[in-house]
Parts: sequence; C-alpha cells; structure tokens
Amino acid sequence: MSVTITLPDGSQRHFDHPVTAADVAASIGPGLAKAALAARVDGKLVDTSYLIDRDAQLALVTAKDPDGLEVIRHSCAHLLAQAVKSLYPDAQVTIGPVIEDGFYYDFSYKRPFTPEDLEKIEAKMKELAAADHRVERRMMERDEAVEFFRDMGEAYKAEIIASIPANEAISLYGQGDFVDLCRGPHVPSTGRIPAFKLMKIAGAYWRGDSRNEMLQRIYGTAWPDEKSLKQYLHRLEEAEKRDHRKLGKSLGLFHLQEEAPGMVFWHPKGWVIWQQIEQYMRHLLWQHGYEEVRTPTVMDRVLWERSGHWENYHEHMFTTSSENRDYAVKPMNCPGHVQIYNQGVKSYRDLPLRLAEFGSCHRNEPSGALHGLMRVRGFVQDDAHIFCTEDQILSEASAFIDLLRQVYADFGFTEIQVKLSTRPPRRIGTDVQWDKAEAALAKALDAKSLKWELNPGEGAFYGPKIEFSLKDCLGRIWQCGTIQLDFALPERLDAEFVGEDGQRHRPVMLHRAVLGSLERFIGILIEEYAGIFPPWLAPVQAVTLSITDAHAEYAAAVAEKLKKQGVRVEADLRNEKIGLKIREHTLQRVPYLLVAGGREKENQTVAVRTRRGEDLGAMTLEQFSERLHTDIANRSRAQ
RNA sequence: GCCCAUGUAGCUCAGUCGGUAGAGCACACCCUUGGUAAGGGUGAGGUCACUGGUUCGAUUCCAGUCGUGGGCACCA
Repeated sequence: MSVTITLPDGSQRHFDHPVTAADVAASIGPGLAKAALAARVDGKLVDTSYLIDRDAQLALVTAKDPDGLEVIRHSCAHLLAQAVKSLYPDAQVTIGPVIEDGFYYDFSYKRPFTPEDLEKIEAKMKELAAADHRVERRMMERDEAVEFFRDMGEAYKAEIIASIPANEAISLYGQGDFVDLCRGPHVPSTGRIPAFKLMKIAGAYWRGDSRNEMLQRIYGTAWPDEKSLKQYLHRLEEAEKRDHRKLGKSLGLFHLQEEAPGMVFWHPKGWVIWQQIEQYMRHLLWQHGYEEVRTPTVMDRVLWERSGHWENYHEHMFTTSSENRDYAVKPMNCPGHVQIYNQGVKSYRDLPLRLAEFGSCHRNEPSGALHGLMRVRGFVQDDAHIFCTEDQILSEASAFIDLLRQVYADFGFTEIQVKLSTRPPRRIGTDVQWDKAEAALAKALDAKSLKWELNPGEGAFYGPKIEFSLKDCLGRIWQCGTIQLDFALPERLDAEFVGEDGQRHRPVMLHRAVLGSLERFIGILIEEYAGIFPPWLAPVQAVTLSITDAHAEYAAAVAEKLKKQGVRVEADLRNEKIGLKIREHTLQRVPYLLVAGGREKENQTVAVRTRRGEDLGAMTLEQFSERLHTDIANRSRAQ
C-alpha cells in the first residue's frame, strides 16, 4: 500500500507503507522531527503518532504554530494533573482546558490546596517533564471508559464520560501511570513542554453551578521557551502598573473605604475627569435629540412591584422604610422615566421620545463581585430610554450605534467587543415581536460593518440586547455600552401613545447606555491611558514652576492668566529644586510643565516641557495656549 | 454568596518562634535660592482592621466579623 503525503509547500513524499506524522517529520530532517509537537492531516489536528494510511495533506505543527502552543498548554494541564495525582493520589481529576495565555485544571480534594502545595506540584511537574514520559493515546468504548474511571475512583471523570453519547468511542491519553480522558492531540512526550509556571489557586464550582460542590482550580501558564514565559510574566507586571486602583490612589483620583464597600469617594482630580466626560456626553446627547431628566433615588415599593423589580430583583435592591411605607433605592432608571413619559397623553407624533439621565443607581451586588471601580454598588449610568414604535427600532438602534462609535473613537478605543444576545427560553412577548426586534438589532449592526458575535439565549426576558465591552489592563472584559429592547415595561407600567388610527398603542422601550457606568468607564480609561490622560481630560493640564523665590510672583501670575482662559493650571512655587518639581509633576502625569524662571520672566515666556520628557523650548503664553487648545479640540493623545 | 490569600504610620512594605514595633517615601521645621526626573539636617507620626478566646501578658496563637486581592458563581 503506497501513501503520498503532500506538504504545505506543495512538495510530495511517497511511502510504500502507512506512516505516522512523526515518520514523515523524521524523513524531512532531525530538526523538524524534534520540533514537531502535533500534526495537521487534511486540516485535522492530530498527534504526531497518528498513522496515515491514505494519501493526505500533512502539516507538522511546532511550538511556533498557534495550534502548537495550544497543544503545549493542553499537555501541560495533563502534566499538572499527573503531578497532582502522584502527590495526592486520592485527589480526583475533572477538567483541564486551555485558556488565554495558559490553562487550568480542576480537582476535587478533601482539603484545599495551599500555596505550599502549589510549589510542590510545580516541582513534581518539572520532575515528570524531565523524566520525559511518552504520551500515548488509546481508544475505548464509552461504557467501558465509564467503568474504567469509576474503578479508579474518578467519579467526576466517569460522570463527564457518561454524558457523552453511547455510540462514540472515547480517546484516552496516558503518560507514566496517569490516564485522562481527552480529545487531544498532545505532545509526544512530557519533556516537550518547554516552559511553564503555576500561577494561582482558586475555587471553582463543579460544572460551573454554584449549587454544586467547590473544586480546587489550579491555573498555570505554558510557553514555547523560557524567554516567552519571562516576557509573559513581565507583561503581567507592566499591566499591574496600569491598574486603576493603584493609579487612582497615586494620582489622587478617588478612594474606597470599609464603611462604604463598593461606593466611591471621588477626589477633586478624579471629579474633574468625571465632569469632563459628563459634560462631553451631555452635549452629544443634546445634539442627538435626547432630553435630559432627573428622577427620584428612593421610590415606593408599590412602583417596584408594578415594574416587576420587587419580585425579580429584590436581592439586589437596597430598601428602606418610613412611616409604614417601604421604599427601594433605585437600581435602574427605567421605571422613573416611564413615570415622566406617562405624564400627559402621548401621540405617535411625539415618538421617538428620548429621555436621558445621568442616573445614580445602587445595586446590592454580591460582596465577592466588587472590584475597584469596575464593579461597584453605587454608580451613575449615562442612561436613556427611547420610547418609540416597532417601526422605529431599526433607525433608533442604528443612530445609537453611530453615537456609541463616535464616543469610543473620541476616547481612543479601537478594540470593542460586540455581542448580540437573543431570546432566552423564559421570555415575554410574541415570537413575531422577537423576530422583528432581533432582526432589527442584527441589521443595525451589519449596516455599521461592525464585527459582532451572537450570544444565543442570553437576552433579557423582556427583549434582545447588544452589549459593547472593553478590556482592562489584564485583558478582563467589562460590559460598558448596551442597547436593549423592552416589550415588557411599557406594558407593566402602562405606557401608551395614540396612533394615527386614533387607537391607544404600546410604545417599545429601548434601554441604552453608551459608557455604561461612569465609574466603570473611568476605571477602563485609567487603565487604557495608564494614567496619562489626554489634555482634554487631564485633571491638571499644566503646572507653572518657579526656579527660585525671585520668580514666584511671575510663575503665579502666569498661572493666573492661564486660569482666566479656562486652563486647569496650578503653580508650584515651593522652595524646591526644579529637578524635583519636574519629577513630581511628571509622575503626576501633568501634560505640560511650564518653567517660569529668570530668563522666561525677562522675555515674558515659559519654557515648556511635556510629561513625556520632551523639551518644547520657550514660548509665549499665547503660543502655549494655542497649542493646548489644539490638543483639547482634537482630544489628542499625543501629549 | 463560595474557595484561597490578605489587613502593621498618609503611602509602599519589613518585623515580633507571645514581653505594646521599624525602614523608605510623604508630612512639619531648619539649612540650601538651586535651570529640566529625588540637595541636606532635625522632628512628629502607629489601641499592629474589629470583636471575643487562650495566657501573668496578644499586634503575634485560636475563633468570629468586616474590608481588600485573585478566582468561581452572579452581572436585571
């Protein structure tokens, strides 16, 4: 039997017998044989031990190949499991997938793993890797496999396999005396995992369900070589420096404290940033046909019962009472906006009606969910509700996406994750309505040539939604903007309009936010900018620096003049050396440092230095103002 | 909410195998009047998160509470 193998470069090799991918690699050269971790046969990823018994396309996969890296990580998860089983034989294995930059493996064990265990496990992994155990694949019938793992005391594994259809054969991978269920492929031997490190331990629920028992999850990372591993660890360190909690403290933007968990104390500098953003949004909303409103923070339980929140959202609401009446602190602005809509009879001619509010909301989030500014209990949404007809959904959604993209572009975001969440199993409204609503949102997205993912079944019970998410410094994804269709609330709160036909109709409600919560958005911004706020947002745009007391008056006068022009400027007249002042204000990320010494006083100029260390030389106040105002007008990130 | 870790001066952190604590920076005062990322000196500053237990004695050991961090679950 002859086999013809076609390689990626188009060249062909002929064999007169079935060959493994490893054989082919060896026939090409020892270097490739050594580098091959897996193979792609007719596009399918397989082990290097895969026997090819027909003519096929073959590509050898090395560590340089993204698939190769994935194989390394997956195999490293198995190495971890092997080490754990060898150190703690009565631990049970469950699942161990590859994730971004690494992998994890979940174990069930009688006690939690400690940081010391982690060290021991990693040492054992190194030992097992050095022993270079061969990784071997074999097949088993499903029922046989269930029994096999059950006999080993691996109840979780048996449960996983039992949920696989009975007629499917199961592949098992063995290395040393460790065997795991796995689809594969894997590296040929444990010595082929070049660089790895265990990162952290955490609890994780079995099958992701909080009603189940908590397993011990070990996270690790693996790379093609030590250098890449080091670079990765360095990248993490650098990311930590951008952490908004760290920068918020060092730049004096905000703080949180024990007595108000999940609620932010905004300091003067942080509040300047907030105000710039709020005013910017307010102006845009006005331009886009929104009307700003303000609704009460505390409202009677009766209203929340009518809206459905009391029943469905109760555990997330802060409540209070007075004189035998129960109240809730608003977790959302929508019911309030419907109250405004409901004042007076609305005609179809009034639609779409867009009510916007920088709405202060409180939600009693679970304590474990709180995270700096990103997940808080008290926050302000740039919220708005658009009351419109079903026929207006498309154009309103479309206009909203335009608005959102303009805003995100102005802040300099290029990476936005967009998801469309569609009808969940439990929902209200008719299928006809859902068809129309989902199609309208999809159509609006497509019309903007935005890349988006479908998130089937994840919509709200009252309607589909689009989510716009941004990444923090560690790559964690946070939802910011959203637009949600709602057929329910207008019904529940009895919103209506008089149509052309003279009959009363229900409007559709679009809940939408561009930034989401101001808190979260500013958190993301701090990390995106690494604290280097563009001049239009910078809490302090310029500082004048005197060199000796002799110029203090001049430096103060310069600051005063700029302040009158609306520049956020401070004067540093301290009796300190100029080097110290430069250092401190540079660390505070002030865009422009204006040295006002003897020479400058003489010529009525300032010597301008940027926070990036660039010396722009001496210029007149007019020249400086012009430069700053150009930055502001462009929302430039250059300085 | 669950698991693990963690809480010492304004900040970043050391430390006490149980005898009430220390550094750097910041702060105050003094000297220095210095031209582009840290000049020098002196001083002040802490119920060691909170509550309880063990102990002659607890910041240290134990338990609980609260906060924080990393995950998990949650995120209308």
